[in-house]
Amino acid sequence: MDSTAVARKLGAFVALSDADRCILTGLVKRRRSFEAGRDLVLQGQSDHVAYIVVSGWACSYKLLPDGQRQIVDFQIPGDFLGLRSLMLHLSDHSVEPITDLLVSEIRYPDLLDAFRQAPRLATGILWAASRDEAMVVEHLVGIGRREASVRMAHFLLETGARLSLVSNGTRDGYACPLTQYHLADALGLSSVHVNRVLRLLREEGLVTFRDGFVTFDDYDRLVEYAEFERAYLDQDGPLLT
Amino acid sequence: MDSTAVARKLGAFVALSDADRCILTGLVKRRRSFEAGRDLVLQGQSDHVAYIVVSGWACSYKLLPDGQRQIVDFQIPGDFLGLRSLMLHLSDHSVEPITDLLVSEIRYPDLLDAFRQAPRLATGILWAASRDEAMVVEHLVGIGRREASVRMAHFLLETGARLSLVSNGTRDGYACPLTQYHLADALGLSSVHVNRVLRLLREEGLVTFRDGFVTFDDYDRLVEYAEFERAYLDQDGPLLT
DNA sequence: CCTCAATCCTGACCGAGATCAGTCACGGGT
DNA sequence: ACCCGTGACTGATCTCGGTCAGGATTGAGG
Repeated sequence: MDSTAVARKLGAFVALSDADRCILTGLVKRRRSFEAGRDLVLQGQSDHVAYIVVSGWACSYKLLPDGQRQIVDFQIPGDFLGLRSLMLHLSDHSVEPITDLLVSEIRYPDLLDAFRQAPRLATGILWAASRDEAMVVEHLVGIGRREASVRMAHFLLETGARLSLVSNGTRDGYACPLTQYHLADALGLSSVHVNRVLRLLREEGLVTFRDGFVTFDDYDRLVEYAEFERAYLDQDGPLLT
Repeated sequence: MDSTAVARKLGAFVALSDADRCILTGLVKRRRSFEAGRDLVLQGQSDHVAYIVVSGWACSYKLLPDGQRQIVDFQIPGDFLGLRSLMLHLSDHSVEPITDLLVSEIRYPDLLDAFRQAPRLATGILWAASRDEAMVVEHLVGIGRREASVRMAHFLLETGARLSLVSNGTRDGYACPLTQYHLADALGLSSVHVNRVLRLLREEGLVTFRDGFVTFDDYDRLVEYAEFERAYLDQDGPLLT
């Protein structure tokens, strides 16, 4: 997965000119890598840099005063990381690489320059931010409303759909480096309950999560069970010419 | 409250030139009004228009398959309304005016033109979108994690802080047209429990919500009780010259 | 003055899911 | 071969907050 993942993602929304594409490529040239487990953005820190994931998984999370953490979102290849912190000049969350992580770095002044030179890049990035927000809302709305097993099913489907957009998953399943603790923190459950719920879904013949792989045992029934609507993830094609 | 509310809000982030300001004013010239209770955006509808609230309150919400609704955010004067729908070309939520509502209308092509002519307007709007997202995340993270009374206290404080930014509230309190049902749908509680929690906060001498007015009985103790951090709402001043 | 419809308010009951307190399988280090 | 740390897994118990089933208060309209 190289920098074209971003271009492909944004290109699905705005029709980028060669010049736009060139500026975008220049923007994401600088590469960095982080090792699993060592946080790369810290809540409360003022940071003037954002990233785009090239390979690996990360999660952004908030620490609550009582010591619990809420994972707000997982980032997979092609996703922005810390864009909100960049705009707000203050990180309201921390980011932890789940696997070893390769990213390209985006500096704030470069981003502003890019906006000046390529306005439709700005539109594209605003679109990407909107899509991320829609996902976060969809994700967080589930918490406390849907019951635990439906939440889990929905999450596994959503992640699968996102991965398939960047060719890392199919209807059969996908490789998933998350631990049950990650799932617990993301879904607002205890790890104990995560375990129970996964067992339930497995015994129902819907989906199996084992040894780092998610296997959809019965995709259609799972979609129905999870009330999964994927409209907010997809984009039919460039909407802006 | 006239269109300068937006200019003031964006101006707190990017230093707008007179030309930028002029384009912004042109963008928000068209006025419309809606009566309380009649929805103005519907979930699933493709819409090419967004609004900025001039006066009144609205709420954006999602309907869940089981008939419950989750209020995602309330919009008060100066807030965007449906910006995400505009970018995604699909509304993932509905909007209901809580009081009679006066808004200025923003059309998609006009927005794109404005981006071309005034790139720093794009930066400002991306910032506003980021701020909104941060608020939504902060808001929704509380659901299912903080306990009900803390959630309520936090919400009342946050709303007060937002209103004070547009001169509609003080440390003493504010006028609030919400019913307990609105609070229930926003905080993910039953209306019964909302009532219990409001009584508890009142009896603790922290805050009183009665007859359409929120009165902070002991602001400092309430802030402590709610673990309220207002950093994500404020902006020290223009960060971009 | 008497409905009616909202909205607010209350107590009794109950269930989903957290907490607690463990066991089991494994892999790495010494 | 042993220890120890990590993650998966299980059942018993407790509690927050939802549901149900009402009652009180208000204002609008006939």
